Amino acid sequence: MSDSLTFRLLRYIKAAAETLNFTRAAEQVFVAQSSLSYQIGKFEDTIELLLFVRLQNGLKLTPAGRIVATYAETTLNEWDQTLAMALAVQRNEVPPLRLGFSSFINAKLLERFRENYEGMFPGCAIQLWSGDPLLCLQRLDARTLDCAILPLPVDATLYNVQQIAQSPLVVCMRSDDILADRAQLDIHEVAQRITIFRDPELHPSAHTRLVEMFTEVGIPIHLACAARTASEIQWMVKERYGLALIDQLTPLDPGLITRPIAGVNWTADTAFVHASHMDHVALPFVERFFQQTWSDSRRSKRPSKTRHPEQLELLG
Amino acid sequence: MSDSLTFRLLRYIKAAAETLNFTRAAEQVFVAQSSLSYQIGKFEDTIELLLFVRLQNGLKLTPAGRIVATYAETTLNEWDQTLAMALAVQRNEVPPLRLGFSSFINAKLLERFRENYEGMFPGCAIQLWSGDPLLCLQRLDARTLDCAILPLPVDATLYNVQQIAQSPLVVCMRSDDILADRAQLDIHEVAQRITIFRDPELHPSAHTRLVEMFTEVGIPIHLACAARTASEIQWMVKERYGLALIDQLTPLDPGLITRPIAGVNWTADTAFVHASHMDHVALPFVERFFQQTWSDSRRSKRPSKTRHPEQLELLG
DNA sequence: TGGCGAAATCGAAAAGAAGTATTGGACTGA
DNA sequence: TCAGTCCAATACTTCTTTTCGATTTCGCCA
Repeated sequence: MSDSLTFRLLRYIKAAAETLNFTRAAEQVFVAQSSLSYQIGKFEDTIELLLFVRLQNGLKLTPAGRIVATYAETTLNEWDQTLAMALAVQRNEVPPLRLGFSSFINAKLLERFRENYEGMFPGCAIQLWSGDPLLCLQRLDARTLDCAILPLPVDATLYNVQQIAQSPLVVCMRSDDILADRAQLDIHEVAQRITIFRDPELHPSAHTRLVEMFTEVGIPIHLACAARTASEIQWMVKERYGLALIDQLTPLDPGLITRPIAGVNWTADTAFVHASHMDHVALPFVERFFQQTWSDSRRSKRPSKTRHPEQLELLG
Repeated sequence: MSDSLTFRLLRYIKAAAETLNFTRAAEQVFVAQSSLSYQIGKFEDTIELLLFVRLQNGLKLTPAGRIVATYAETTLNEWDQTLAMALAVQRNEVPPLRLGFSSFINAKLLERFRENYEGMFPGCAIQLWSGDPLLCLQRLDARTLDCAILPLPVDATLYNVQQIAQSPLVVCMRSDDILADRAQLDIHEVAQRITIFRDPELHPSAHTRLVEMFTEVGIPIHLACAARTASEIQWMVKERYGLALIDQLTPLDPGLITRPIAGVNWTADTAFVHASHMDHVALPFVERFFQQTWSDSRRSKRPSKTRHPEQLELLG
């Protein structure tokens, strides 16, 4: 079925769809008008599909033609990306993917990404760069990072942001805490004791959001300890500096437990972020990868959802 | 750059990548071994890319070859889908897209979808079928619906589920309610009064989730009024049967107001659902459309997020 | 060493694409 | 109304590419 189709023809179709004029389209792709005209006509005949309506003063795309023209454009683009990537892979010239990440994101995400990346592009290195979100974003601007996996929120007007994970926030406490025997906690009874936070400087917008949320619960935030890494937070909890909110999926140090918070549904959201320039050859592929896995992880996670108090998905 | 590439060649590459044997690949695509062998060889020369390593007993894909072979396969598949759709559009033989939806989903979603669908496929009808989620799913099974827009949760192991929207639940009350002058409500002070719910039969899993959430807040659910549509809910509120939880984006009847709930972050999630068989020609396109718009709406929504208490995106 | 499986190569024939030149339709402006 | 213009379609030739069948080459294995 696809035998009559060539990439050359896709270029013809694309040019014709853009110029809406066979003569100028032919110039654009450097062939004679008759060739382009003939090719498109013959193609239309063989697949029995009218792409263009010929008018006196040019062309008009038919609805079917629009569909095919769209296909032509994306297919050509993706071929360019594919060829560039394949060439780079073969020559071993794929620059290391400079991937920034915050210590506050779930390590599993990184791991799964690394596995897939190395599976797709064997021999291509990932250069991990651990740093707080603000720095990561600055480095994206400065083009010293290609992409980053970061906690949300991130200003999506300045960067390409794609959410890739979401999991509930829980209270982290010592296993000998007085509240340890409770299955879950009311936010009001623990809010006062939650005094360990990520250093606001590391991600100001996230902290702002946090302050808002606390205000809405009616409790002013009391920041006593500012931690710069996820493990520092756990250490502080162990040393009795207070309680902390952490991602439910964070691996816990011994002696620590977590408890869900009743009546709130605070979540830790994670996103794949890159600057809009798309410098790295692999970025288009990585982006598509995350598009898929995000929906996949949502799918596979759903059945287990009843076990812990996650998002309420309901009504409308 | 793409001139040396033809769809015929993509088929050769795909066959060779599958069989790992030029001779059998040639049989599979009904050409002589020499043709296939020659074509692939010449292609490798012109783009200076080695796709296959020739061994005594067959072939091995190079890493670059795997990338190209993957491209070949998806591109061919998408062409089949594109051609089928374009032909159907031209012949006016696109069956109406039988789209089920719950009255509890946000009407804007439907509207935006309809606009885009008609833009992409002019003249193609959408057959709306309003029904509660359970019925929609049954009709998907029975193939009397092609797809549906439904509130979550939906069992993703049985259906193709793709989340497309999320917005906070708020309390709906009369504008002369004693709580009307409060900017926001504590869940504990209103939970008792929230007695109007969607009929549990309409979406049992969603109701189960709701009961769980209420239990976690420490309040048993008190279902006094079961509504079958979103407008019935508002009517019941107006008639003082109680308060209700509704999607923040729901258009309100006059005389009603909504207030956010402090300390909880209950959301109404909406998904695009279809059965795995993919009967309708347009489904692949519709699916891709929602993949994009979901991420887009997240992006554009983000800056305005500070205005209302939505999800806390934070920490890790 | 001969047989086998697989890929590469060769030359001839067939198929396809591009080019030039020309035709034909429809609008435009004097 | 008639020449000029714009644009796509057609005819025909030339050139390029693809295919095929036959043959060769290479390494493996009995």
